[in-house]
Amino acid sequence: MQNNYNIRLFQELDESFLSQIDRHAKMVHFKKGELPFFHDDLLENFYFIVEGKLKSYQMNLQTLKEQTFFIYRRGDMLDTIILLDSKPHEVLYKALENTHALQLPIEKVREWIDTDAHFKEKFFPYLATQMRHTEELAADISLYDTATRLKKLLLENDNPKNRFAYSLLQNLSNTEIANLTGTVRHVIERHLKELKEENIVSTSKKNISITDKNKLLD
Amino acid sequence: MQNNYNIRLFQELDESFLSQIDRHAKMVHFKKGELPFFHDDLLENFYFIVEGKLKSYQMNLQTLKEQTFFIYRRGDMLDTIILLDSKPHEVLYKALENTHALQLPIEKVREWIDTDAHFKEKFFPYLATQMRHTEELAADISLYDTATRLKKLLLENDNPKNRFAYSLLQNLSNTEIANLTGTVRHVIERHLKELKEENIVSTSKKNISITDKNKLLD
DNA sequence: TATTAAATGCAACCTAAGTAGCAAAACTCT
DNA sequence: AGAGTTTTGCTACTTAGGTTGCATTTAATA
Repeated sequence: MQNNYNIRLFQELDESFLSQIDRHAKMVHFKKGELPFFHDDLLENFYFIVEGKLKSYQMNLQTLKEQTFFIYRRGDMLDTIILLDSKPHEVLYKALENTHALQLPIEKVREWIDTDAHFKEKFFPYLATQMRHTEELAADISLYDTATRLKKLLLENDNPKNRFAYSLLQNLSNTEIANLTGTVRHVIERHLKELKEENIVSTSKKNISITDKNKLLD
Repeated sequence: MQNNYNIRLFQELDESFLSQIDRHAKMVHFKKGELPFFHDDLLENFYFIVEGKLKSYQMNLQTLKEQTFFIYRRGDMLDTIILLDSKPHEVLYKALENTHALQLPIEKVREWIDTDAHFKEKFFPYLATQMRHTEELAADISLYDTATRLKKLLLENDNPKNRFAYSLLQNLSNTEIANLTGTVRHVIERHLKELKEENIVSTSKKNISITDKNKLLD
């Protein structure tokens, strides 16, 4: 009986697939704060996150402002863009917590997409999820103010149907919330302060809980 | 001899594929300003743009501000997200010029991805291009000011290697340039005025030409 | 538990970039 | 050619949100 690593995608795949994983995958560990991928590693290897948090982001070198694109958790995979076109991807990765991941030769994964109908069936919608998320990120930053974006994030953090955002904020600093939201720490704190004063949310050690969901929905 | 519609993707595919297109595709036309897709059309049909310009965008209903995601031109395809996960895509489309497109049953295209290695070989990198573009859009809006974003766009508009942006601005109004850039018309005009005063660009009837590329590169 | 590092909180300031309104110019369509 | 629409241009005003700086609290690590 193979280990399916508690990843939903793997649970739905058959035994022969899981034995392939066991044969080709290698479990790797990243410490909190680490930049996990060096050189052209991502051109060669593909990763399934098993535990922990990893973010992809970009930085403005003048202002040092960061924008987080994704926070990868159990079941997430990267780098899907490189998987599709084999070209370098100008993005930075950092471990937000101690993280375990399955490392696989990216060519093997490309093979699976070609040959394994079950894997393909799971992989394509996952790709679409990533595309939808990035598009929504761009739209949110462009069209809504920081207060609205924060409120949306808080609501989605409470929404079990949102694969990406659900339960995401636990253990994130205000700085990381700002990076996710497309703003800076001070602005997030300003808004959180207001929300607390209106008794809409309450915070305790890197955790925000909604106390009045109706008010938050405006 | 089948018609390959002058689309590079099609030119590289073989005869039997082109005859499939002829069998299943229908040429459709959209007038400038038209909202081309009704109801759940995009859940059923997939489109290859043959001529003209079509944009996908989202709108803030309070402020009426728009954010353009893509401007689709010859060779572009949509809706790739729906193609992958068959779910509705909350995005608006509008024809920026009179546009011709090949309409195909989306299931046929899904079939091709499964069965036609040549098509797949072209389609995956194209998907990656879209993902890279959206990611860059989000990063740009978040990390750079409007002047920088406009300058970047002007430079890429002159860069033949940039599939998406090359020669994109010809015949676009300042309003559309603003929608692309993630800002509003007035701001674009303010910056264009400055660039003209510094003799970096010159404009004439919906066309911007760079007169001093070095200055534009900062 | 002592020392350092990370995260939070608060006050004051400043500027980029939105908003509003109007008039001239250019293009579109009959 | 003329009416109407779209696009461009300019001035003035307002504010969200980014910047700086420091002090306090909390967490991490030896």
